[in-house]
Amino acid sequence: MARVGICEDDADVRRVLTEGLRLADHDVVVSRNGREAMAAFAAPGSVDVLIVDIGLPDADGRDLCQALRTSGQHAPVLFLTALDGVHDRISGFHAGGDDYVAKPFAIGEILVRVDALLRRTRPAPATPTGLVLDPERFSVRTGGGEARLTPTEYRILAALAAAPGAVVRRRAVVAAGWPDGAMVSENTLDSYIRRVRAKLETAGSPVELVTVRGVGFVLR
Amino acid sequence: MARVGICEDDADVRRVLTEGLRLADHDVVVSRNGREAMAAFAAPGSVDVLIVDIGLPDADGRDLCQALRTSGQHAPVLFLTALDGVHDRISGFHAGGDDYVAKPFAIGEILVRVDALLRRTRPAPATPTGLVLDPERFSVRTGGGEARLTPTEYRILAALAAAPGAVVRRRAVVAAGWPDGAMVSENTLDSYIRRVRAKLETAGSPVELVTVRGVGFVLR
DNA sequence: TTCCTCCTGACAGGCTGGTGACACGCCTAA
DNA sequence: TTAGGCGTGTCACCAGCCTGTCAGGAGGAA
Repeated sequence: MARVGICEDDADVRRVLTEGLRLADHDVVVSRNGREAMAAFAAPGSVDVLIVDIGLPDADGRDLCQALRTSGQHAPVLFLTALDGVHDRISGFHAGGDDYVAKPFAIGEILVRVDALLRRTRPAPATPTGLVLDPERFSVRTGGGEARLTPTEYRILAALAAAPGAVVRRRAVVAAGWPDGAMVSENTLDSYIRRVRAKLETAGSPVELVTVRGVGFVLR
Repeated sequence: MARVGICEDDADVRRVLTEGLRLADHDVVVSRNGREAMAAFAAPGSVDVLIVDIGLPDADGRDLCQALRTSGQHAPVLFLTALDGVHDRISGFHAGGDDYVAKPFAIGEILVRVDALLRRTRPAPATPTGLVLDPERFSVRTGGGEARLTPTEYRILAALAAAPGAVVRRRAVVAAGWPDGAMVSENTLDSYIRRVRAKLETAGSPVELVTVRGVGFVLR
């Protein structure tokens, strides 16, 4: 679900992190020291979240973080701290939106905090239509309320909301709703459009899902 | 951050402790022997954590601790032991939730252990849900009551409570509940969710453990 | 009018998650 | 040693939801 960059010199810790994060459906990019990390993570957008050991062999994790920030990398950072007295010095980072975990840690704790960082920094995309789609909960919020969608309904609405005011062709909507390339009948799409309309109405949405006959659908 | 009581007869050790703890933003109250300690720390709630030298001139630190406990002082205690064979006799205290450090020590080690004791005994993780998780007793308290959890149940609830209101994916919950990476069947998680729900109800919790179908679970 | 597209209500099948029960291993008390 | 309690993991079964499809009908285009 997200790209996680790791900078950790201890091979065992690296392995635990990598396996745990991959099990949780994340892509993992590993580096073993500050130099490798700068090479791998300096590009803005290259990762969604970083896990950085404070005590690297060639650098202080916090200095590395500073350097990455300077180069335009704004992904949130989860610091790993060894069992010494860095607690107080870390607290400033914590307040800044990043987080830290003391070693030894349970991998579950890491996963929960990574999720929290991703949520914090990946705000719900507010479309120009005023619809707020929440990919966490497969829900749609409007000024009037909220409605829960099924995964397929969500994908369809997301495809339409990605280009509000523009007509999305039926084939494109099908491709969005069934990304695995499943063959569904024409009528199935119509059924789902109807369900999405019902959900939008439930949510008290001012936005209408309008049919453009012979072409596709558009959000207005 | 916390009020730390010190009972130590060696002036150098007292100074190191005091300076280190104050740098780490703790309030420090000092006493030099058992008599002063009883006077200063007997009142319940007067300190958040105690650092007590085992070898005091007028008392054994463990007896002092016992006396303080009797008078209602339940702050956790970090014992300082000289380098002799007290390890085994101390271990009983360790199991009881307290901790010990052998002299000579690094001040960083003291700070970390004080933090650990504070975390352990002052968890009151002010979750916006109103749930209070007690990692010492694997219990959950709510406005309505208290329920004891098994370790696995506790880890699962803690993972959810760490991000109240946010959906925690099934895989993340599994990773939190079984941090050793054990493979458990999908249904096992469902069973544990059911058990946690039952415990929450037992505790009269106003918080609900809600399923987000196809995604995970959320505390509300 | 006729044809075609789309809307609607309904339904069956499959899947996910909830529930109750049980077996196993470990630990403790008798 | 034995019995019982507890924590744990799994199973079978069930209910409800999601999904895909169908038939029938409404309404726009030619």
